[in-house]
Amino acid sequence: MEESRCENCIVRQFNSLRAMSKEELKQVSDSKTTKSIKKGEPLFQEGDKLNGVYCVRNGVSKLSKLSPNGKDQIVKLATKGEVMGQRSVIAEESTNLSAIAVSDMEVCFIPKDSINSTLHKNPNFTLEVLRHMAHDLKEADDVIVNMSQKTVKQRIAEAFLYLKNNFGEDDEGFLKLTLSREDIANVVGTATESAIRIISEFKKKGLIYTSGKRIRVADARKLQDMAEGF
Amino acid sequence: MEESRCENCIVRQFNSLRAMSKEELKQVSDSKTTKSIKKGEPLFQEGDKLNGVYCVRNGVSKLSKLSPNGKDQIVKLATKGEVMGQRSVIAEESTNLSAIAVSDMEVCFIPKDSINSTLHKNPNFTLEVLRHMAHDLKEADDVIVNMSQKTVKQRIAEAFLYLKNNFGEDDEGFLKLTLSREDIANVVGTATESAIRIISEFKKKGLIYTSGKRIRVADARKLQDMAEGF
DNA sequence: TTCAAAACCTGACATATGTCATAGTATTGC
DNA sequence: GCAATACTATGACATATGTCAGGTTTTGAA
Repeated sequence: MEESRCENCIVRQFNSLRAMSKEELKQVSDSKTTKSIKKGEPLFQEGDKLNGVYCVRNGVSKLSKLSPNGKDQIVKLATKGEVMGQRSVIAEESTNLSAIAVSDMEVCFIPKDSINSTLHKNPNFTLEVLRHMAHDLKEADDVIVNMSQKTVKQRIAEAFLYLKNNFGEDDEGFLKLTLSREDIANVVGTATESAIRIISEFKKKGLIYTSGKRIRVADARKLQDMAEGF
Repeated sequence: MEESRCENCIVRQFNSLRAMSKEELKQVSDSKTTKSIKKGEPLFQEGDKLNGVYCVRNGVSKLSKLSPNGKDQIVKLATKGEVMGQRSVIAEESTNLSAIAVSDMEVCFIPKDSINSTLHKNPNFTLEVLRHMAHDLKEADDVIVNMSQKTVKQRIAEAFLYLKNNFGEDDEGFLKLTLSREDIANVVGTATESAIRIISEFKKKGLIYTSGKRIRVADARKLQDMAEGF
């Protein structure tokens, strides 16, 4: 593990922890524990009471919710620098989402007491967390609109652009984050078969190119048009 | 207007303002203005920069977002005690939602400076706002799952139960909040015709009873079953 | 009260999407 | 290296939902 003190952790630059004072960070660092999670393993499950938050150092986790009909809806993909479980800790409720690693991960677990005491004492930190949450809520509203107003085809096109823009591409241009067809279906909220069919169609049309599980966005412009309904 | 000082306003009990100190409230009360909004009139429009937040004293407003295909998706119904526009003010961005009155309203407009200065000084207030937003975010996640996994029929059944539980019924058992079929369609994210068809079906099955525009939930149990997919 | 506009309703039809069945293909563990 | 397992793919079909077109009823303003 390269750097195990929060004070020096680069990841912190990207999240609310940057608004903490030196002393607060020290305290957090002393109380945190680091965990390695293998792809496919859960960090926590829907309904769990969380005793702290998880700060992602490396890898990606899906945050999903099981619907009554047995399907999993992926609500968010959390990556380096993001904090998971804050909502549950802040509202003091059990969590409404499950977190499962979609790639090997390294996360820091920060006990809720460290968070809560800072929330009560440091308005800047609280405000920073609030700003983050305001942003998440806005994104959630956008997702609601997309879900109800766009076709599956449009949502899948959007999903590929999202993966490209947020997780990047490797040297060969393939998406760094590889999701199974089932996960893609669960992100856009459709049946796995429907997702597969549409992905095949995109291949035929030259919008994407695949090699095994890996996917490359071949024509971002056309994908964008597709996402907008042309 | 019955009571025009925030310090004495009952509405405040239901929202984050209750965490303000006496002096802070006084300052808010001095800077606020009260407005009457007629049914159908907008409070603000998607894209507007908000110079403050709106605290609902009376009536109901729909918060909606226009989708690229021209349809309006209603994301939330705000009623007495709720504060609108906080997200935009907190994140210092223009708002992503439009607010339009669905019944005659009375609202207080609170300039953002009053809010912002308290956010920086009073951690309890900030934390209270944060808790509210955490709650909203959780609800938004639930809506996402419902949108993608439930049928229109299930969502409409849910919507009636929601209206009953959150806005109540009058002496005759009719829903206090009367929405047009179009608004109902926009809440559940479907075409107006589809909503009308399903409402007619519910009538025939005796799940609801209508008289003019007014709707009464006739069999809450069966509606609940319907919402859960039976 | 009257009339025009808005809201509601229904049918016919096209289309998007889900479901089930089946088979090929990659991965993994032993 | 092989079997078991998961993942990907495709066809056939059922169903849910959207769209268009035409009515009827309700509402609100002159």
